Amino acid sequence: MTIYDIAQEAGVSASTVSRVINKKKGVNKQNRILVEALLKKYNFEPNASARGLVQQSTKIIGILMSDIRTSHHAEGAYFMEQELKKYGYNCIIINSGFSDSAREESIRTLFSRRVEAIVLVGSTFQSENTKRAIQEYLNGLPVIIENGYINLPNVYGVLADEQNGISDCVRLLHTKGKRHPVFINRGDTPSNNLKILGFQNALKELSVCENPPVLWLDIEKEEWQSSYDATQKLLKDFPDMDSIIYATDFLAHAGIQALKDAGVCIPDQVAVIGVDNSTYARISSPGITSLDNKLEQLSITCADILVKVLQGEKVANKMMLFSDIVEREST
DNA sequence: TTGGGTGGGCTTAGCACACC
DNA sequence: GGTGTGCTAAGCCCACCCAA
Repeated sequence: MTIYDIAQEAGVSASTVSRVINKKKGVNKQNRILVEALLKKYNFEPNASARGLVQQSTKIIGILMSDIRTSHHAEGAYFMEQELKKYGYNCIIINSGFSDSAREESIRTLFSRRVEAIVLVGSTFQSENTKRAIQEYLNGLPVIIENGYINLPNVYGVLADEQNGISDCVRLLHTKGKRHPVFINRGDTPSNNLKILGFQNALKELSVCENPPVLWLDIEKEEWQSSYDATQKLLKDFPDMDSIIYATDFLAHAGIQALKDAGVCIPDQVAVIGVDNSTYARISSPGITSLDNKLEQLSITCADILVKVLQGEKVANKMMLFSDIVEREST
């Protein structure tokens, strides 16, 4: 069913049908009513590809994420999709995986779909390979990285200030009398590296220790279990430890369980802090004090920047949002 | 087998024309 | 002159046809 079919049945031209669909003036009332009735009768929807062809605009944004099962990223994509929908854009979400070749393939796929812009979700896209792929395939197409940045004219980045946020977490623990914190990390990502830097800087600044302990989890192992096991091992290897900062709430959730199973009193013996201020922080018992990296605000800002760029407005290429701490029972 | 030309697919914007 | 309508080109990609 095309506008020609509607036009034929209504006894008018396709132009008249198009005017009715687009609510343009200059259509006789009787014809307008007749065409509208037929559009309703056949539940007619204009062909988006053809419309995109003539308007030079597909109204489609590509969202790329490494692993859609990562709830933090999935939630970010949800907020972005909802915000973009308000401006009439639809989204194609692609699960790219972590390998460079798979990511390059995903970027090419989105380009072939003639998306108007691309959102890269997560700091892991902040890499030389992604930069090369953007230069090679997306010349001039707006790209925005959620919690990351690449120095290219068509790339925009909105970042959460997690480095200073984690430093604030260390200071909070210090005010609670905690002098032997440990950082548990999983995944060598730019975001996590900044968290570690924030952790180490704050401890040096407070003159607590010169080489603050950072424990790296094995990324080959199942995430929850590896955090659980590492926490129990910490209790044996670092008997002085009085607090743990986990790179995410999910890791902290596993850690809390390990501490409880070992009979450790939280927060008196060991205080716990997570990152993301996610559902895991809220449902955990005790509730997890968490660094709120403002996911919703971050995602909506990404969407708004993209819309502005697509509308031809000038915007800053890099923007930083401040994180803050949501205190719960774990500290 | 390869390369070039052509038309189909669908919608919209702009222009031309008829009519009152 | 204003209103209502139709014709046509444009947009891009692909399949198909024909000639070399």
